Amino acid sequence: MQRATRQRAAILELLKDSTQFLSAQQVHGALTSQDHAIALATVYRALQALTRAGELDVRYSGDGEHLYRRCTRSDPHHHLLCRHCGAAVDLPGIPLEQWVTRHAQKHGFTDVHTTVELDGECSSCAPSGG
Amino acid sequence: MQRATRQRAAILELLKDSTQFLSAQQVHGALTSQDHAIALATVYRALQALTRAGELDVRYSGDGEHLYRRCTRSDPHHHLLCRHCGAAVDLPGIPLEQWVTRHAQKHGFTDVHTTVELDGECSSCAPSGG
DNA sequence: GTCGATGCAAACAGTTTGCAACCAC
DNA sequence: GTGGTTGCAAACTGTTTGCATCGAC
Repeated sequence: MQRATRQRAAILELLKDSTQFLSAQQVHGALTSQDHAIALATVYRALQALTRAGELDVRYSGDGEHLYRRCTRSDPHHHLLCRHCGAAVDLPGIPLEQWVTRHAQKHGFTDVHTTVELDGECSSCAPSGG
Repeated sequence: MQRATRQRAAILELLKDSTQFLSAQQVHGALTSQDHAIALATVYRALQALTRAGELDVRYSGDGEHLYRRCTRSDPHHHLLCRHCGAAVDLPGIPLEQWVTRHAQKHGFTDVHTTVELDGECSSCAPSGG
């Protein structure tokens, strides 16, 4: 079972206040600069544990790192992520089940899992007309 | 411009014959065991160049590596990938544009790019009833 | 007191890069 | 001959792991 240590509390606190997806290194950097001494390995281990426990959503950044975000929604949904600042908004789940099932059957695939990733430029990062 | 070297020809040949997504290391391993001497770095560089040239599709494996597949289709489409053997089939593009645009606008996002990844068990890998 | 969590540093895996030799054009 | 390509090995980045210590329950 998971223990409520100072380090994990700090990580959850940080993620609770963030709408962004953050990398393990970003989490570590943020905590360190907030005077929360924590080892990078601890961040990785905690992030893994929390992900396994369903507390966090993970995404692949596209350049080699994983991004984490607190997300307690249990219903299917997607994240629209700003590729500049990492800001994310929740979007309702796309009703793809029928479409996926139909095509999966056609090709003999079973137990199909669908991942939808959306990324764009948020209003703060978009060039405002120039 | 790209030069038609022996190494790139071998890589393209290998990928042409494969319906699977392969990692750089798998490509290297396959070529090496086929008596095609080639350096791992060359595989990485060629794979990058070919991807940039639009000759290959890339996918993230979920455990730290990128997977490549030859794919000359230019129309939007998706890949349904077997998580055991890596076999992949092309699926037509899901008409998400309107849905995405509508939600993106609502949240002030522009230039939104959609990635749909499907993975399941192909008929060869699925437990056939036991 | 027990056993999971932490910190440190070394180990790892995948990938990239510097540089000289090489070869397609 | 020129300039992109290759091979090698070393460097890098993100991540994991071994082990002794620490601390939550």
